[in-house]
Amino acid sequence: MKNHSKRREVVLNVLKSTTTHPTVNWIYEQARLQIPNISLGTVYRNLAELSKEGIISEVHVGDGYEHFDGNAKDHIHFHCLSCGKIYDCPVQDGGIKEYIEKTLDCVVTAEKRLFNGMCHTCRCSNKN
Amino acid sequence: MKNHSKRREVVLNVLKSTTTHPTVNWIYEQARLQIPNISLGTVYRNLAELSKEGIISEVHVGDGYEHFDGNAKDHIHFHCLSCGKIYDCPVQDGGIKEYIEKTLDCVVTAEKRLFNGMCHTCRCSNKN
DNA sequence: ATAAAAACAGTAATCATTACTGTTTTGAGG
DNA sequence: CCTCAAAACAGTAATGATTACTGTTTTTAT
Repeated sequence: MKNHSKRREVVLNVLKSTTTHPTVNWIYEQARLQIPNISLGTVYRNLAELSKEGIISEVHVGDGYEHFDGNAKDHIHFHCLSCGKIYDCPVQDGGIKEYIEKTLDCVVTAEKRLFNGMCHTCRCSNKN
Repeated sequence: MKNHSKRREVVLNVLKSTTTHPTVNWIYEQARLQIPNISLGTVYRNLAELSKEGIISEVHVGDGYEHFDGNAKDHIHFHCLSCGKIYDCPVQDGGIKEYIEKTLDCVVTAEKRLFNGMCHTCRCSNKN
């Protein structure tokens, strides 16, 4: 594990301290409680680096903000279209929708499922 | 089905004519081939309305652009992190990752799965 | 101790998206 | 075919999340 600067540790700890999948701005405000003059750019940069290192992950729900998750392991999210909150979902293999509705006591109206990786064309033309 | 204006039909047809999950700007450029003075705001507005009506859907992959899909039915996408292309995935119930890798001849490195709906709190406090 | 590299604060710039304004089109009811 | 209100529109301005830049401070390796 790479060395982390003081600020990077604070950013990471702020993110790990919550399960709310916060925005950059929320993380910035929380970090300022510990380092009052930390700059927004520093928060952006460290979040990008932590994400690139695979220590944290990004969550995109289409509300115009990037959200972050201290848990980098692939897992399932539920996004409330009314209040905007993002919840972690319990793991379950079959009948996931019904299980989420029962466990979170919510109503599921749609599902977005996205796989990331490298496509055929890029595999053949790149060395990446 | 609601009446659609001329411009809304063009926007919808442009989107339906491709499987590339285009951005607003791409749709705008294509629409201009048919209606040279169509304005970008009109494209935005009509895409938003078509989406609200459930005729098209939005795809969020976290590349800084909103992407659109002429197919509003929930289905699975593959996003190449190298070239940015978005592919539709074949439907398969078990071993989806392996099936996508075989069918698209790609490498899958992560999965984002997101359920939308209304959470417990909002169900209890809203009439929506 | 020292020099090169990395991280940083503070600020300016970018640019996808949204909002606004005045005009044109549409459509229901005479 | 008129009339008038509502909807859609073109063109432009504003917004705001994110990124880039600049000069300074901190870290790290030697």
